[in-house]
Amino acid sequence: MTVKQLRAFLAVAQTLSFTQACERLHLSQPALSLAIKGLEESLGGKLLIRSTRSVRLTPEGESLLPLAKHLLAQWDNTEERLRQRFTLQLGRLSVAAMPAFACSLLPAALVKFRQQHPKINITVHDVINEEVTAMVRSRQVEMGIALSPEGAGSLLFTPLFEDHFVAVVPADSPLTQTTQLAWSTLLSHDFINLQRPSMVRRILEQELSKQDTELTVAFESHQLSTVGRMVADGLGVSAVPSMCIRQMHELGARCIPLTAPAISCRVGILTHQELSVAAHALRTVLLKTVQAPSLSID
Amino acid sequence: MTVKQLRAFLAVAQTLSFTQACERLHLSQPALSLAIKGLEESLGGKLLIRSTRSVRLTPEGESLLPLAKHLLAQWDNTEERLRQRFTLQLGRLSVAAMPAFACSLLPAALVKFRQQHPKINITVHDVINEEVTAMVRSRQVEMGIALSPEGAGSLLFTPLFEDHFVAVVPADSPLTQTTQLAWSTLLSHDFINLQRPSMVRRILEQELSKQDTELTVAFESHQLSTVGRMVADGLGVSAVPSMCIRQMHELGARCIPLTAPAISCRVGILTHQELSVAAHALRTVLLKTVQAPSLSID
DNA sequence: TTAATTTATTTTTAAAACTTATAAAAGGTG
DNA sequence: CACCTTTTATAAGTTTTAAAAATAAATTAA
Repeated sequence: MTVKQLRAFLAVAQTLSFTQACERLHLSQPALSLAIKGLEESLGGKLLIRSTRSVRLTPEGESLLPLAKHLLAQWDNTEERLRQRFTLQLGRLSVAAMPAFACSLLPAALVKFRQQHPKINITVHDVINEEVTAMVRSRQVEMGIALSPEGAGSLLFTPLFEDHFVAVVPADSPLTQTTQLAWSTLLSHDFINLQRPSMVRRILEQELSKQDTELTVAFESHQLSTVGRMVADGLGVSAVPSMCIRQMHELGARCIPLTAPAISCRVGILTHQELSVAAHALRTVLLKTVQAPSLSID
Repeated sequence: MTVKQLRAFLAVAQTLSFTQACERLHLSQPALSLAIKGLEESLGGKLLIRSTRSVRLTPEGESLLPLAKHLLAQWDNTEERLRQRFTLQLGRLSVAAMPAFACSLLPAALVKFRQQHPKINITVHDVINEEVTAMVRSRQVEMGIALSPEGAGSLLFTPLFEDHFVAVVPADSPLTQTTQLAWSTLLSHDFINLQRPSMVRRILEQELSKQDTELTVAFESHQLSTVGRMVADGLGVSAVPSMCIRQMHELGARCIPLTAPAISCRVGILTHQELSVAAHALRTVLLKTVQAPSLSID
């Protein structure tokens, strides 16, 4: 039994005429006759009683009719959905992103992606860096945006940009007068930091310990926005990845490039090797929208 | 998208190897490669990532896998069920029969049919003659056993046998001494008859009125078995179609051929023109098992 | 009985699917 | 690092299948 044969049967069963069915199938009459004959032979019995003047269904044909309808509908539906998936007219995409990225550069990229592919449903998981890697690895999400992992394993890391830490100081601080700031100067003020599990914090501590500089923390928070607000309100100073500069400004704080040492880390896209068409499209958008502005921030 | 292509995809997706899939599909490796290629082209994107050393699914392929499984399972199931129907390994058959037949000759025929085709599920509707015709016409049942209808319309009537009325008398009646009986003699006794809607009764009355013989009824019942028992217990006499002779004997009554006039009617199979394989088989069994013994009753 | 309509059959042609043979690529091995 | 093995891709030729055109056969209506 082939799809063509079943379609031929359905057309004849519904029109009760070979001639009409031919038109519907864009097929010559002899070809249709052979298709029906072939189907009947493959199933082992007559489905249609046909004379030169009338066509009607046998009881077996009658019982096949609803089954054929259902089967072909499902067939067409499956085919169509796959096609839509490939043409990005349908699809679901899950992405995980480290908070610093999720609340800074990601939204703009998503806006652009959605303009191009409005039918793709996107879920964003705003989780800490380690969790991003884990979610990609366990295929909970198809794509992650995170810091370059040491042992990527089978995962693929596509660098987006090199980020570095900037100081966050109150708008009315005298520090805003300088064009760049040494870590030692910054740390002479009360320091507000992200709480423990943050990768950003760990990198900070690691790099500073190499320089024998110690980090004394006055306040802590999970949320970057809270840190920014705390600084803006004069509780202390902080240091964040440069991609958060805009957010910090909006919260009322000011950012100043940090040197001695200039701590940097690579932010990029983390995926498995095989990518869905939708994920590939988002990857392209990210590379375009993120790499350009990230350079201008320097 | 064709069935072959989808089967090819399923085999490769499940074995993750073209070579293994080839064996499963009884297909050469190039043919399989082309099948997959054709499927991918028809759907508009890659389903499998294949190198000379490994085969794995793309996200789209991953999403097709369960759909393909389901679709092919349903396809095979539909195909198999139709085949079983044609080979009488599966099926349902509804039959309506007039009571006189249903409780006399039908059971033996059904036994024989079931021996030949134990997988066919049969439903018997034991209804009055008019109802049999109506049920066949409305396709509630595929086959009916009834008296020859006047206007058969599009229905097909296949005669089974010519039936005639026999007298039913108590076992201890002096009438049992005669080899045949005139209606006039029978009607001189109390008469027990079937109630109004019965076709058997109507034929009886019609035929007798032609002969200016009047039927005076002493007792009435819906059930032939009740009539038989009433006669056996000495409440009166009756007349029934000859096919009921055995039942009457078992109830303790005796039957005697009736003459002057010999009333007869044709019992046969009522169907539409198109018959399922199962109905055709039952028809064959009925013609064999019923026509032979019905002749011996005469 | 004839004409018209509809399905079946036959013949021819084209396409497609399959197989064999060969190539190319990617791991593993000496 | 070259070589061998394994596995998929490609090419060429053959067979099979499918479609269309032409024709036949059958049935109904006039």
